[in-house]
Amino acid sequence: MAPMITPSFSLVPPTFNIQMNLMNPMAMQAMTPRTQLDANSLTGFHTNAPMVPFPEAMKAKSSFLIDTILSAGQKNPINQNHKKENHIKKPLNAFMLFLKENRKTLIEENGYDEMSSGVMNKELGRRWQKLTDDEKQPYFELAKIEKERHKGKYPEWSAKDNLKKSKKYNPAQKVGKMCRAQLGNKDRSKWCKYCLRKQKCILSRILSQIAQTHDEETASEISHDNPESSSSIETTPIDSFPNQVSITLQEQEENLDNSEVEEGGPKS
DNA sequence: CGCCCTTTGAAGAAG
DNA sequence: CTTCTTCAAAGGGCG
Repeated sequence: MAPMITPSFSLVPPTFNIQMNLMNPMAMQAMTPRTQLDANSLTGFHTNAPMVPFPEAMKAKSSFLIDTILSAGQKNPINQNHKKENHIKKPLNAFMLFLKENRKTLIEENGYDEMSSGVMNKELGRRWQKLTDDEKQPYFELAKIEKERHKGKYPEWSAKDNLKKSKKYNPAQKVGKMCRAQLGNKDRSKWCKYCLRKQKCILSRILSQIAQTHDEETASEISHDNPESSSSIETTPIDSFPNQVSITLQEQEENLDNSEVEEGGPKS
């Protein structure tokens, strides 16, 4: 059953109606200002906008288009007076443009007008995933153009400017404290031997081992139909796990060391 | 008032 | 190169 584009929600946004392929001149209709398109799309009547070759025309019109899309929402992309002064926001990516463009459409649908943004974004995320690459293409093109505009307007700006200074980036904070990630080069002497060898950290190995054990247990659960065996592993929060591991790090390392020796030889 | 939630993608950090 | 985090939008909810 091929999923058809239903009247209830057009996968093709008002701004990009008709043809999604930007290399197609028909797509130039997509560059028609949204106010006109909205009215047209609601009545099923499409714009009579003249066809102009792409991408030159698109670039020419893109500025207006982006402005229209961006102004569709309440917030101004370039800081206005909310939050810090001089805060230059990131340019919108393709999905964000899609969100902005389709949120209104979704609100107009019954059932979505009372939903929270979180729920709406979930739905729009699902619909985004259903789009084909060709259908997403206009949004990527727009995002690219907006990025260029942004760069032209704020040549000195970098995404890192918007990173919170208070929050320090720590790649291990969610996964758990890996030796190298946690201790850094200063405490190299405290690294596990795997980190010293620039190999996968001991913690990763333990996690993999447990995941494997879990898979085996799950398999045996199915065969034995024993609900109680489900377990400590499944109910153990992944975030708290690294702490438990770290306590027995030495012990685990030794165990793994032994098993590694076994692995080294021809495994049965 | 400001953060959270919820989505995807871009960019940057760190190993 | 890989993996991970943060931030873009929106607006109701909550402390």
